[in-house]
Amino acid sequence: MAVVTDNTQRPDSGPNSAPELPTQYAPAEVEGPLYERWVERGYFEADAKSDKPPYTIVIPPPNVTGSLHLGHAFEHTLIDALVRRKRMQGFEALWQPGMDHAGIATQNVVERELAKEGKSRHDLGREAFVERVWQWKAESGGQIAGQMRRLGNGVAWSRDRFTMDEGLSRAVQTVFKKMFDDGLIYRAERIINWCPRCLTAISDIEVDYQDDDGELVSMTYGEGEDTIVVATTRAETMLGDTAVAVHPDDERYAHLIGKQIKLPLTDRTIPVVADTHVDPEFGTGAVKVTPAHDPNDFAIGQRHNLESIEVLDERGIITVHGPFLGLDRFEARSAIVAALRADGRIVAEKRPYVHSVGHCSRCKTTLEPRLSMQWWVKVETLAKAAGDAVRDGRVDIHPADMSQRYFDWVDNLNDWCISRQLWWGHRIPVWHGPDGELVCVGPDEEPPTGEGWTQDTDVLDTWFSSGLWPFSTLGWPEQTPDLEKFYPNSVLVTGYDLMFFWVARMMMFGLYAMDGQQPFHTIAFHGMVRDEFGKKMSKSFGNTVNPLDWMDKYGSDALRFTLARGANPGVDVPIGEDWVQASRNFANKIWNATRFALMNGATVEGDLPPVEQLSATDRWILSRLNKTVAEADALYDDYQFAKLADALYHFAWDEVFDWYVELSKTTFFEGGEQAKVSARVLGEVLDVTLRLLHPIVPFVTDTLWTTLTGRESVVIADWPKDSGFRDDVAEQEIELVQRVVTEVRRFRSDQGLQPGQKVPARLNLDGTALAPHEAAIRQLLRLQPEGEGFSATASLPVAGAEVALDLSGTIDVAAERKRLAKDLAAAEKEKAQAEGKLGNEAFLAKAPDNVVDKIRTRLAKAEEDIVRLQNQISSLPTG
RNA sequence: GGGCGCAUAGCUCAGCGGUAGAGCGCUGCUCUUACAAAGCAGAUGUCGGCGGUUCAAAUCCGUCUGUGCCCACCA
Repeated sequence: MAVVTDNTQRPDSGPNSAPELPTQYAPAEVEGPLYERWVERGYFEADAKSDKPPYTIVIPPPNVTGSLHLGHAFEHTLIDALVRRKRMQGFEALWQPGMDHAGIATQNVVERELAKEGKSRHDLGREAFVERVWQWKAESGGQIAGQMRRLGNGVAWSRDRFTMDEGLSRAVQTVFKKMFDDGLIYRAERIINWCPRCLTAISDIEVDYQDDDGELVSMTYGEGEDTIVVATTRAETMLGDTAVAVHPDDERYAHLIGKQIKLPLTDRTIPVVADTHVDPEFGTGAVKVTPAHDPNDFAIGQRHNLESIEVLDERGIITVHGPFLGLDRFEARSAIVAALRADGRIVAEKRPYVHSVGHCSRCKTTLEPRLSMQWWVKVETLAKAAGDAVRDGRVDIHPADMSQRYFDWVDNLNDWCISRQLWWGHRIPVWHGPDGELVCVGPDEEPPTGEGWTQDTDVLDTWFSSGLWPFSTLGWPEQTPDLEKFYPNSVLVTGYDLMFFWVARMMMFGLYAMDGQQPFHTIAFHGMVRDEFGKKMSKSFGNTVNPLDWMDKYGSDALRFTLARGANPGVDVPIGEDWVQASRNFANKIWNATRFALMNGATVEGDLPPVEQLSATDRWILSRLNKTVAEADALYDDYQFAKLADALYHFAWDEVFDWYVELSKTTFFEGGEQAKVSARVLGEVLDVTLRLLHPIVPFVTDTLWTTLTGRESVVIADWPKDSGFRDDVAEQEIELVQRVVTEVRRFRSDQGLQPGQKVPARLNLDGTALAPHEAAIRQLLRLQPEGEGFSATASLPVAGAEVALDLSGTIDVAAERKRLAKDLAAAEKEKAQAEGKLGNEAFLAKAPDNVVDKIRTRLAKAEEDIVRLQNQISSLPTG
């Protein structure tokens, strides 16, 4: 298929035509086949037996719940860039791919699919339902893999893993058994966060707290003189109250402590207990206690030996016999308030009350605290180790200020509820005996047989298996060569939103299961992708973007470059379509610059010419090139993708594609030896620039690099090295050229000269470093030889040189006067500022020499400019 | 209630002690033989307010205002 899109605009007919590249880059036709070629050639595979040093990044496994969003594209761009560079640097680089079964999330998605068919998972039964989820996984997984290929991700596909595959399930079982045997996993009945829709327990961090509008109801408990007023937002729980608690020092209620009072709407009486948990300043200072439906109340119940009465079932339906039986919790709430009011128990009308309510992070349903028997991980020692590994520097957190949040978390951790009443996930490998015995079964062990033994029906929290990801993907629990080579992982790249769910768990599991070996050396946190106004992307707000749309429209490179360009460490990255378009323009610019280079014989063959043969322009760009290599290395090593992308963008576009190419055109057009030298230099500069850019924009760079060099692929090329070449003299010289050119261009523009209009000019560059650049300056400024009858209409002294132009007397004096007056004002302001500083004794005494020198230089230049400008103004024709 | 962060050009953001920057957008002129997805030139800011430290503050400190995020067992 031709790469040509529109080649009609400017037909190539001249001697310099380079028919192999069209004038526009068409990513859509290049990227797909190129990616498949990379994969076929095995570039992304990693060999445990290699002598090269390892570099490992495991993919944060995407959930198999659907397709990837921009956040994934962002994360993948960063990881791919890191891995590609390390591969070029000679590391045995492994980007470990895979996906997460995402227990509750995936189960919900498939249940929703079933609901469309009018079925529930219970209609299918556990086995058939799980089979159905596997089907979903196959589809969703394929879609995700397709998107990753589209994005250009250099992952080792042969190693693709899934958290529910056989090997990883084995890892899960092995760790569970070890922890069970070590007493780190136990079973206990506690108040947990229960989702009445998902019908499962969830862990503390799966709770989303939102400020909800509720109503605070105050009601009287007790009879006669023994009454007490309590307040609640969850009136329905009063059916399960087994006490009222007051503060022990609260004199208002001292006479009631120990007494039994009547619980309204029931035939029960409940005690008044004294507990320091109660804040006497809050509300009435008296709290109704419902041990079965509130964690605080449960704790009070434990301290006072209170009964726990469950009043709601797993769906949030009242189970207490009486008028409220069978009501949903919210119906029951109003019904009970109404009944209490009828009974004269409501002392203050209910009032609006905004309070924080827990919601299921998966389905948004209001959670119900519920007393329940669950499996727990005892985190104390694990969390301590996870904190210490960062504290003692074995694991680095980037950016560093993220570590505070990490410590706050691991140092204040409650035990982790790991059991879920779901069907999709790793079944808990514990068998219950007829007399309540518990037997944990390891991977190669036979479960107990005989009458009454059954396996636990719960599955594990999905984060249990993802917590093992850094080593389970490498073959653990087998001591594989892969494990030996690629563990610990080099870097973990992930969003700060996964710090607790995933990162902290990997730290705990890694240190525990791998004998104290941390899972990775460095954690690099990135931010969240936001829309172009910095707003969070959400489906309900309608500002989400399918990365495929933008990739189809502008190319994967454009999307990747845009994402990299916004990636400041740990900071959210906004992205808009305009920005992707701008990146597409950059890719096209690289394309056309390379096209120009090829037309003019740019080559990478042979050694670079010796310095003596190089022009100042060549030496300047090579000096800048090597500085850029050094800068890029430092930025890559520091995960500063935004600055990296920006530095490369400006070096490539401004310095190479604008100035160097333009300054070299006369050389190229004239041909000869110097053209050959510059062609080799341009080849070098492009070669290195393309290699520097490759990790971020892999497709366009590989396409161009192979065309330029004739070599196999930039994917396996060596990473550029700073040769150490620097030439400050040449840099200053070119800076001077740039000043002259810019100044004269400004004059031309102010005078309304059309850019292409040729103007006869006399250049007096004697005594300046500009002399060798006369031809280039003339080319850039469209200046003709002076010819016969030259008559200077305007004379521009700048940087010690003088450019005289013959405008046939048509100079716009007013415009020129305005321009010069403006410059003069600026110079005078500059002079005044500098003089002010230099006249300040304290400044001279305390400021460092280099700063004082700088100011002196500024003053000198300002004074020089003032004289020059005044002369220019006075020499303007009057009238 | 605790903790963290942010307020810089119209928008999104860099800069974090020594002359205010980038991208996009905006204005003007151009198809000047790589590229109009381009080139050239230009305009735009009391760097949130108020104090302080310093020879010097967008940059450090205090404070106020606005705003975002995380954590917490607010009946």
